[in-house]
Amino acid sequence: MIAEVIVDISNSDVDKVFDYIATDGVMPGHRVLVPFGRQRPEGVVLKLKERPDTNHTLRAIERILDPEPLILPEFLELAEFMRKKNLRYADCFRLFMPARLRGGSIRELKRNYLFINSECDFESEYAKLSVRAVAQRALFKELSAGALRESEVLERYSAAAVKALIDKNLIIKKALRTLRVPGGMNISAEKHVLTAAQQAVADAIEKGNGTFLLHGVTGSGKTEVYMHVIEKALESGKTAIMLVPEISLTPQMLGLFRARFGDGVAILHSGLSDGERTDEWTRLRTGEAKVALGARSAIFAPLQNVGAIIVDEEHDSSYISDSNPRYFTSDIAEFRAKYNGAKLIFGSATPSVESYYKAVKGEYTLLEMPERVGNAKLPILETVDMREEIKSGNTGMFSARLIREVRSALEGHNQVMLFLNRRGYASFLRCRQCGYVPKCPDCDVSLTYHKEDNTLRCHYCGAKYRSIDVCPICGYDDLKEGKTGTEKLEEETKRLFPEARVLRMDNDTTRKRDAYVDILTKFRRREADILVGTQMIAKGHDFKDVTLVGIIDADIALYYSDYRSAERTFQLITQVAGRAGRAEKEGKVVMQTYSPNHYVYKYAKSYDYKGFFRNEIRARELTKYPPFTKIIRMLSLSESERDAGNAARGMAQQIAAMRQKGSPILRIQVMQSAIKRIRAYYRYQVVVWIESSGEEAVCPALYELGRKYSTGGVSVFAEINPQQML
DNA sequence: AGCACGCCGACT
DNA sequence: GTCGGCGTGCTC
Repeated sequence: MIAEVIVDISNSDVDKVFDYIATDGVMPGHRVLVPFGRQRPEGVVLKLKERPDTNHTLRAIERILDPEPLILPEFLELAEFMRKKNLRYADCFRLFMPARLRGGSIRELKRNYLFINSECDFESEYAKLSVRAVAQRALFKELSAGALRESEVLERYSAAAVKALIDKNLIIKKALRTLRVPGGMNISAEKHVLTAAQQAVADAIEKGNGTFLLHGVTGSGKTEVYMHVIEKALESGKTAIMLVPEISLTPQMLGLFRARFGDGVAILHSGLSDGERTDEWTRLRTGEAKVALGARSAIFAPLQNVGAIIVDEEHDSSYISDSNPRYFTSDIAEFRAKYNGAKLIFGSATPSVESYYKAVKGEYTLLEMPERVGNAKLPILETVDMREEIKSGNTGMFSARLIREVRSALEGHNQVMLFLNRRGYASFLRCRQCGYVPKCPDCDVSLTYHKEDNTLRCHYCGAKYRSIDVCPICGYDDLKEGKTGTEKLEEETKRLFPEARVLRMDNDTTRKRDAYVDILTKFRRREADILVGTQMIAKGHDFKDVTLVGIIDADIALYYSDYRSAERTFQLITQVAGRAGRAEKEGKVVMQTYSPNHYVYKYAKSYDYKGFFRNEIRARELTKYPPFTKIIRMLSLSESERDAGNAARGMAQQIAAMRQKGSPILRIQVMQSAIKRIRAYYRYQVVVWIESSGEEAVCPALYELGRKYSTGGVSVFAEINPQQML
């Protein structure tokens, strides 16, 4: 017997089938060890056949790695499907199983933790510690609240203090694999009765078939519907997959599912340790767990007989992987739903234009939940024309209106969220005399000023430089600050509302693991009155005391001239607005904008998704953008500007040449990318518009072309419907 | 990914 | 005269 094997090497040169002599018992889906040149990598058996289709002298499979095949037949087919979408076999199989299962390449992440000795009584031991041992007392007390990483402790305490406590046997040092999984909050498992609206939707899903788009406003109780659908699937002996954006995997969500499905639910997300992930994966594969709950990658849950796949907040960008193996979760979900005959449900308060268009076209069944549960009202949205503010002499970032609203919210002992999608203090510095602007030496962007640590940082390559007080060119000491970021917003907020406690959440305050959860927990516990932040604060969290949301600069996404910018803005506003007035309290949203007449605001204000959609879809049709076309972007990178440009121009010519009559190719454009250089690599791109039905006919050739041009210092990356065109 | 083969600059 | 740079090509 001959076995077709895919070796676990991610390289386009070896991204193909290799034939081996099959040893006894080899089956498709088995992980095997094979001789390959002078290495012996792992591989996966695709299928068995009688004769090889090569003249090569064949070598034999060396060893079968698991008693039974770990890769289900569905996934062997899925790999073929994904390969057509420009993914390599090896990358597919890496997505299909936890890293730990692949041979010893993964180092175990062990870290030392300090624990309080559980055998000692904190109060009495604490009292015994010498009053002069200040550090020991403080550390001991801190550890009594919970274990900490040794490295973290050593940043603040001396090694001597740690050692003293260990010697006294009051604390213990232990190596742990990684952090524990958040167990999820204890939420009672009481069976919820669906509201009439929820029931109607649930019935429609049960009776219907295929793919559904559930359009339900924030707070309409979509989660209840999902759980109901999952229950139905389980009742009929099937399994289910529930996807949420990474950020929404909060302890509450976990708690909710644990309470409802107990051990039957397995969790898959990036916060798990390798061991934990492998365990959860195995529980799914063996059928011990029948519900997979997780972020993007959970779509690859090794479940059989899947009855329902749910993608919550389907418009969320986290469903499209941004790096290495690029895939669309919805593609995979559609494949798996079709393969299993499962019901596929996409849910959102602001569906992506592409999905809603499919629903309008009848490709998806459209289901709607236009009302919040329990008569809760949607917050009132108000726009403030910032041009008027400037005219009346207010050049600050807070409009008079917003200041009033914040005051009144604080006076009513309510909480406030202020949203600004820009990190740092100022987007750039500029010398008022000679006009010099500090730029990143490796990227074609200006550096962002961070006041906190007095640095200038590049938000594209991450480089950090000491900030400047005087212009290094002309020596003038007056530097103008560019657009305001969250750091300055925090500062301003504290200045304007000195009595309020302010927290900030953005990439910079959440660098440490768990910082993100810590900030939200503090805010939830009302340890702060105002939460300032970026995109991060917009998603999924319910704070019952938040009555006011301020959007400082609603236009940011509109500045990017990108066909999706209006859509993104609408989604963002709706989402941010959803944070206000979740419970009994009525909410209000103040949107500050410089372009109040943009149609996005008109529709967002009245929660008119349909109106927005009608407008947007017309624009897309006129301008020939998705969903009416598909856009393939071929990015050419090189340290040599000439090489990058030549490759792009060369590819464009080739594409033009293969465009014969009847070709789905509509338009070809070569240009320098919006950001000309990142990390010292020059960026040129070929953008190809094709008819939306033309993907299979055109894309493989384009991918191939990209590979051909990836040589001699040039790398080409082809991408379909890119999220951003930077 | 490794590893070998192969053709042009500064060294014992 | 050689050692060695890493560009190109191959692995069933």
